[in-house]
Amino acid sequence: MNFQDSILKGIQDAFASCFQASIPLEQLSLAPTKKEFEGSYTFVVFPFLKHSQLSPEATATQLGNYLKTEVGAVKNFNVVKGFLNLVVAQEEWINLFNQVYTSTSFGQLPSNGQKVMVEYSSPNTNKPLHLGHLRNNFLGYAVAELLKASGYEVIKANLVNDRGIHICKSMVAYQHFGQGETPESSGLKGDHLVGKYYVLFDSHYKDQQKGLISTGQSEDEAKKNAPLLLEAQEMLRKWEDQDLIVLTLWNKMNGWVYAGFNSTYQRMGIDFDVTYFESNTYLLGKDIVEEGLAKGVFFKKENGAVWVDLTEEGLDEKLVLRGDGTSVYITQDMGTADLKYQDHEIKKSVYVVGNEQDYHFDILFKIMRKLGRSYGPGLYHLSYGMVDLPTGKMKSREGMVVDADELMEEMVATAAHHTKELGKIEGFTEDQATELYEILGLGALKYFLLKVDPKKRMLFNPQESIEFQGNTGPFIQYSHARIAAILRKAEQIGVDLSIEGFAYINELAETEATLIQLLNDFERKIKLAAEEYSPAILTQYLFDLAKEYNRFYAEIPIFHEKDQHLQAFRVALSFQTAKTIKRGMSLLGIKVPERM
RNA sequence: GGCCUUGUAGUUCAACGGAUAGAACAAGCGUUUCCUAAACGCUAGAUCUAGGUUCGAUUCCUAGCAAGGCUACCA
Repeated sequence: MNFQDSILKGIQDAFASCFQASIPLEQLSLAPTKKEFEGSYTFVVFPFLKHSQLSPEATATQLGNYLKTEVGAVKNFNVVKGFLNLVVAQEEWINLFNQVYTSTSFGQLPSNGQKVMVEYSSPNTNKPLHLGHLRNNFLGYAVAELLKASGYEVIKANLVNDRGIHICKSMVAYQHFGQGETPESSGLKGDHLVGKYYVLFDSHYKDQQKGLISTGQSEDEAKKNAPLLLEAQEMLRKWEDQDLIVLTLWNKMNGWVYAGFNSTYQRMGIDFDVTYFESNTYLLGKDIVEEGLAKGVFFKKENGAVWVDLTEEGLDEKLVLRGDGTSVYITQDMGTADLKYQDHEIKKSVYVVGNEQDYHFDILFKIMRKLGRSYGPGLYHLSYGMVDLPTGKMKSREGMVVDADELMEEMVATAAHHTKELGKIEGFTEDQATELYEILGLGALKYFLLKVDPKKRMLFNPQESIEFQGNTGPFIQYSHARIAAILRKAEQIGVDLSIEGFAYINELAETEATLIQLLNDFERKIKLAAEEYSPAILTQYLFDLAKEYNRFYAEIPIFHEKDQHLQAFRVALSFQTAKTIKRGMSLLGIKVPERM
């Protein structure tokens, strides 16, 4: 129990002693004191005035007096209106630091014995990954790591959308215009090669539409009757009939795409424990339709189509199986939900999918809950906003995207440029420099995409390149590198970092106390970020921590400090900060360098 | 039309219903004889509108305005 808890307990006792009121502990909470006021923690008394029957000031003063005499950690207090600001005794800060510093499990909460699956990435195999996917992938990875750190057993899953009309479009275009082109012959990455034909399909398809419209067809008719589209539809039918020629082409082109995806994933630094393919799962779910009919959750219309009525839940009626007995999107999603559970007995299932599918998942989850699935309450759609360009929404079909591979390449090149300009690569080998650029470029990119609340849509302006200063990945990486330099020197001159000496310290600067307060907050932030599925909470925290450390770095001497204990303490404080930054950044999938 | 999401400094983002709404970038000024100036300090600048609930509203409720999304027997 640290002193924050003992202060809360003290407040509870104070209410009992001063006002004969018993207040549950969970109703009491402390906030960090604002910078302008003296103190470290603030208790807001307004909500409790009914217990004291006194003015806010008088209530706060009585509580403060009680705490000052009865609770050792509270050294002093002041009252501003209804705000009770508490000044914490110095030795308490040292004690708290020692606790954090000596903890062996810092940054990893104890296991809660629950399994959760995080499904993310889930690409289409007809086109390369773009900026939107980057947000998805980084978000999914970070959330999975956060859940792990907060005590879950996590299974990362990728559901690859490898079949359907969109893949057939690329295939048809390839048959017409490909002339046997391969990744090897063209020098293109496999996913880019296939994506090229997807774009090609669309432009020829549009030309055909124009041609038909000029012969007098309406726009809708032209869309339906264009020969290329008919061909793609025919190809999908053949695929479903296991036509050998179609399957061979499909396998060949998908193979190219997977090779391309794998290298992209590797560079992104993300991974999966399991991969599901829609070509294996798209027929699932029909038995659930039967089950739903038997349970009265679904109903049949005259033509045999099966529907679910969600009007009581505030939604519409929704089709779950076509009249001809074939599946729709949600049919296979129901099946896949069960499959995930059968494979892994998960308690929770997180879907990292863009917010344009909010309605779809709302329906899916309501259905699975109505069907009484044990994992029903644990279904969660991590809905994130699209990444928009200044020109509007990205459209892969028209080739209007920020390509993931290109963007990563650009970020690394920019990092290299900055680093050289600052003259920071003295003593680096070629390989070390290359590795550093990679760490910095990707760090900047990941941080940029993760620092925004997931559910908000964000704007990406390619002209205004991602920053390396201020609230950025490199800023935090830089703070780490600075500390690493201090630690190297401390080791060189043999600073004793054991905690015994810290007890002799009798002056603590404000920035040092604030740092301890922040370091102590780390695990609470991990827990919060995991509960909210929001890596942005962690980026915000890490920025605050790095910021505070840099203030400390500028204000407080370390190796000029003559008091050995104090010097050792400051090195230890730096060490703990570096450790926290490194661990926190790794939860976001971001590496930190020892030098930069 | 119906439903969902989002509106905060010039820009990008913060703020369990709490104090004088915080940062960063951009602008202006200053700081390199301990450890890395990709840093630190200082100055200026914002809650879409109108009501309501509350001791207290950026936050909750209602209406409006604006942006985006969904509303296929497509996936």
